[in-house]
Amino acid sequence: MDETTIIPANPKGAPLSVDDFRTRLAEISADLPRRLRQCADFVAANTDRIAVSTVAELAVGADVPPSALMRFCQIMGFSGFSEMQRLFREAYSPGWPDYSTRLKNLKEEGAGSPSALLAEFIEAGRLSLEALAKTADEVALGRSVGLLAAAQTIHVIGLRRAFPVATYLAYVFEKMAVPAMLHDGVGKLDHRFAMRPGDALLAITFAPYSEETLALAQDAKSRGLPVVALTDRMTSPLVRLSDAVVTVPEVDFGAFRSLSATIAMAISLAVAVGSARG
Amino acid sequence: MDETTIIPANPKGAPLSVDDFRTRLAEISADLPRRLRQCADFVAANTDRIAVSTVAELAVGADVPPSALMRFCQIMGFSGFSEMQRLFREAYSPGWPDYSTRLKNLKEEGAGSPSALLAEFIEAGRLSLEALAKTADEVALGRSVGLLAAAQTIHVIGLRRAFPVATYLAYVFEKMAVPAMLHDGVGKLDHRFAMRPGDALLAITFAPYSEETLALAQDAKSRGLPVVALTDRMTSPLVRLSDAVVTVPEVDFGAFRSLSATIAMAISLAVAVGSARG
DNA sequence: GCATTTTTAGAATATTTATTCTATTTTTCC
DNA sequence: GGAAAAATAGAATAAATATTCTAAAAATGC
Repeated sequence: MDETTIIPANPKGAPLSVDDFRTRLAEISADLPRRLRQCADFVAANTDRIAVSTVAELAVGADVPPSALMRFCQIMGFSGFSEMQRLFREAYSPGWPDYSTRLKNLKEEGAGSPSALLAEFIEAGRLSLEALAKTADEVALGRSVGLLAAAQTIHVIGLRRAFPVATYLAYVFEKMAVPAMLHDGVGKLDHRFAMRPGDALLAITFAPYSEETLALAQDAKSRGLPVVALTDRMTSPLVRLSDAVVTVPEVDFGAFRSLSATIAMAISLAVAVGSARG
Repeated sequence: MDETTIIPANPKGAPLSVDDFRTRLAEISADLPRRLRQCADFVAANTDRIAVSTVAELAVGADVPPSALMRFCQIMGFSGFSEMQRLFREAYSPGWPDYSTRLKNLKEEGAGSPSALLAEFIEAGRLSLEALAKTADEVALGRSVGLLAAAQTIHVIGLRRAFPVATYLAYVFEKMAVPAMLHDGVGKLDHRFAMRPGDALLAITFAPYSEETLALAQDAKSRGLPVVALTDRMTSPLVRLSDAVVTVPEVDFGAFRSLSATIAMAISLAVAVGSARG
């Protein structure tokens, strides 16, 4: 290498800044044996704790013996933990800007900038979650869980903007070994006849309500299957087709839902159903 | 003194919070002998350094011998320096709740009522959003938007737990008339050849990272297409395949992500790209 | 399936760091 | 100004903490 290189590529030297540290971490963590990988992952997720923790504490957090953490420090290029910690102690500036200050900073990037948008969506999500906490109807939620837990197969439908929620539910059900079927409309195939007596339908739709979802709910109802609705308000056309209705208040920003509250509700429903089933 | 006083009524007990600490400091520092006053002054002006400094370092800063600082700690009501430091270390790292054990407890106690679960998921979502606000990397976000806005077609991939995010992105891109293609793996069809020069890939994956997503990213990279990563940490294997990386801190509750922060980030990215395009 | 190399755990050790103690100095108050 | 009390410095010690080392376990290559 050309020795006139002013800033040394620092191939094996210790990282000199937190940024440097992150880069190095990303570089090496591609192929790492098990314990060292645990260290890397934990450190990546808890970088801020390094400055105020001992080797032993971090080791417990990463679920490795202290000596593994020492080896990790060394392959990161430090002589040991103390040297690594010094980097973070010097860079330590406590009290990240608190949540609201930070949001203001993000917004000040200028209207329409990615950061400003992010701030808006974060705020929308948080408002939605707070509203949900205040308005959640425990009785309706309990009844919904009961209906779904008693079903043989749970059919899930949610299209367009509700589709992400439906796919997440399908994922969670699968992880919990709950028999569930996602009606996704692929190939315009209509799997309504997959719904058998003893099954239940979980239908998700928000204004403007999706025709296909309403149609499937109608079908389930007319065949006497229990229908659980996850929708935006009690005036939703889904309500009169359903045996239990869970509503979720969601703050829209522009044309788009934050989905935070909806997903929190969906996941609670799914996990509750999963544990009710054993 | 009455020898029956077992616990000294704690009228001068240790401060229990940083606020408490400041109050106590203000109270006592009125009349203090010279060295202790130096300690008080220095500590008042450098409260934030307590968490990451040793007695010796602070003593040098306050220009007193270490033993003076020890006396100061005791005057403040602590048993010693370590106890005082603990207050500041704990106050700094608020420590995310350990949701996986909490969920296990909920299940084991059978007390996993749906509304209790909902409360937990709402909390997890809120924490995630706040963490996102605090840690969001505006530069990386800006770069990602730039890359995607310059692309002809945007290819989106995200499977399993990331699939809801991918589908939501596809929805938003469609609404904004941005040419985008969702690689959903339906029918095990691999649409890698749909990626043409001038296109870009937006890849989403969280631990445990999805093989297919990494493979597609690798493919895009080797063909020289820009890759934007939306992932959980800088140690993700996606990082070394990508030209821009956006990380999202998400509180996991048991095996499940709240997704609030991830979706907020995704939607911001999509809307920013949409408006950058016109 | 065996030999070689890498990785690991945990005990042993070295180092740093906190804390206490005592002789000395400074302050207080009569 | 001198006796009593309080405060101080610095050395001595105790405790916590980091670091190294070795035998054992995995992983790798042939």
